Amino acid sequence: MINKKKTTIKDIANVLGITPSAVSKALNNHPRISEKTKTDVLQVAKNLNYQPNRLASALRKGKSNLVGVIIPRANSHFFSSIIQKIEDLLNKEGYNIIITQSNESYEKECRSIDALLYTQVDGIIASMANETVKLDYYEKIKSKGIPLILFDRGENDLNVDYIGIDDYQSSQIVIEHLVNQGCKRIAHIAGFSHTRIYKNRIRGYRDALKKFGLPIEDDLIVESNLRIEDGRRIMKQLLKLQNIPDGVYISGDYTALGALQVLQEENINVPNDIALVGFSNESFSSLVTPSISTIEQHSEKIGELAANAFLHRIATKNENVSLNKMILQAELIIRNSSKRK
Amino acid sequence: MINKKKTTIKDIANVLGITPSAVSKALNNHPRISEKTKTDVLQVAKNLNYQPNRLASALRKGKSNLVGVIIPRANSHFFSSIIQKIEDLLNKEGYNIIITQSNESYEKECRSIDALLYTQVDGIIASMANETVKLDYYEKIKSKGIPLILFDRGENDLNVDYIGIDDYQSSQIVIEHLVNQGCKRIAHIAGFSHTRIYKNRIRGYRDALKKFGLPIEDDLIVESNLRIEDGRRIMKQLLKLQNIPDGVYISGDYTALGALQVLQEENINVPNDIALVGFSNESFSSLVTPSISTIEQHSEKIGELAANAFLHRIATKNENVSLNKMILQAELIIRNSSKRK
DNA sequence: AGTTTTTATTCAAACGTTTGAACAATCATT
DNA sequence: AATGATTGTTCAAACGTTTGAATAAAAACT
Repeated sequence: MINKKKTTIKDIANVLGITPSAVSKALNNHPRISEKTKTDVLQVAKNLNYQPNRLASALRKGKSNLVGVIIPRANSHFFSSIIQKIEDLLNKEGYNIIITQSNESYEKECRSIDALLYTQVDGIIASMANETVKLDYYEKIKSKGIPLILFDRGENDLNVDYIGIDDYQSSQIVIEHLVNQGCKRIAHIAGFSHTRIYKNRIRGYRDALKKFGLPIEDDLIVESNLRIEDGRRIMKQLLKLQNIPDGVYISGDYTALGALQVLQEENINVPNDIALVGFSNESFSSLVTPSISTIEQHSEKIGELAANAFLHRIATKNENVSLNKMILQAELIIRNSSKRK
Repeated sequence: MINKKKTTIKDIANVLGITPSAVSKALNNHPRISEKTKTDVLQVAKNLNYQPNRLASALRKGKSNLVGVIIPRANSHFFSSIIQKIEDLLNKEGYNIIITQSNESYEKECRSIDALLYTQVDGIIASMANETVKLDYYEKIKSKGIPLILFDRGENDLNVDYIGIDDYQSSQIVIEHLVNQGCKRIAHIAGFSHTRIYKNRIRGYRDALKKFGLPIEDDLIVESNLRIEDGRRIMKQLLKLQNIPDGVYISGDYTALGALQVLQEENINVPNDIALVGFSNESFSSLVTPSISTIEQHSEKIGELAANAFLHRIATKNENVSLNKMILQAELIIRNSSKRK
């Protein structure tokens, strides 16, 4: 039952008594090919169960129809729904996507980039690892003339298309909300400030505190890797302060979960003693008790914009179109961890 | 700065005054090429920043060095750590992997398979969507002679390599544990029984109940899609029974989370009134309150075995090696949701 | 009827690599 | 010194498609 030899355009050509190039043109809907030939070719192609050899076409055209996507990790609602959207849109345009996870490791990210370049992807859509500070590998992508689109974790210095949310403003919204709930002393469990988005969130947090006349203290801002353990560790640390906070803004829901757990272990009432707001709207955030207030980043929209940015780059390859920084407004979802009655 | 033309083996050949085929053989470490030529070629390749054209080589060799991986969704600790491991191992062997998410949809799965076949992957590693009952698309993979490895969600009828855990036995362990905690009436929120793994879990559940002389009632077994909402809905339904259960075994941690939330809303003590055990050891399971007892499926090991199964298939392409069903023992992690003091 | 234009197809080269066969040169064996 | 084996390289074809130029045939215009 297994067909040893695959059918090629040559086989189709033989059946119809025309040349392979005519078949190729017919399949590609070339204007100079007669309607009759086109329908004939399509018919025969179907009969012989013809599957085009993507590799041959890719080689000839110098285009692989593959797009690389680099994310820090797939195990997150935010990233998984972004790649889902990207895959969806790019598949429609005939692209396949190669997803790689950096696991927040710079080293792994570099290896991924090399692998993608070797695979001759037509473009790379990426969100940088937390660890990444050196941009040499990203420069490498650019220097090869391969379209590069960054989302969420990007770098201004790279001068490429970027899609993300307004982190600065998100912090402002969070702080305003906490202030409205009566918080007077707000801590921030932050990501590392060398990453642009976390830096902006910290800036937004500081400026908002200033605006509301609240104390800005170094003890109240702790940077970390934002893993669950970090949330636990830092929350414990905050509780040891002589003057503990009554509100905590946390740059990630996993981290917020860790913090929440510590508070529960210590029998501290959330939100009344300490109110919490997280970030990212993970799938569990609405489901734990108390449910976690958080920032929804509109991941699908980000995915959509990233995919379109890539397609646009490809379509206008050497037209030198100006680059796009697309900044979305994020949305605060108020849940029980910060809603004082 | 951008090098317009890429260097090819021809360029290297010109520099050294030898033929491209000699260069090719040198690069592939052909035994008949002299050591001197090999080192020369490597040197020049480095100088010219030579990057092999994977497409050309793939076309000639009829091998893309791409492997497709199909998972129901990336947003799960189980699947994301499996693909991480697969990627890791296969990258080392020079393969890149294309990940696609079926989102538990049969239709999406079919499209993914078509896309992967079109991309001419060298093999497919897949875990089937819950929805999938027709195996025609998987048969298509087989009929093309492309190695197919299934994990977790597999089908015996397909007769391909399979890696999974012993679902039947996992259920037994769970029930035994719940019985030890004093449960006398144990419900099961199950996946759809048309999927082999869920069928086996149901069978294990039933047989274990029988073994311990506990009641087996249709009302106590509810099949679902295992989403969070399903957990909520079904738990509410179970609480409406005239005779409510005192233990619930749930085939997924997300679902268990939904169920847990309902119990807390109803002020039912977990584990003392109702003990819960989930499945999959999601990242949040240890972190909610009470922490959820669950089955750890050794996802990394599964990923490792799947990758190796693929490599083994490739290595022994036409040797007709017998197929491997690899069944791992799962491990029960006892946490507070089922630990009565 | 002759010339130009249009239409449909073929020709031939190209994309960059791989690979078995062929060849020449060197070395070993008698 | 003649023969055979070994070594290092070249030759040429192949993988399956695409594409611009060339050609042939048909149609349209003088």
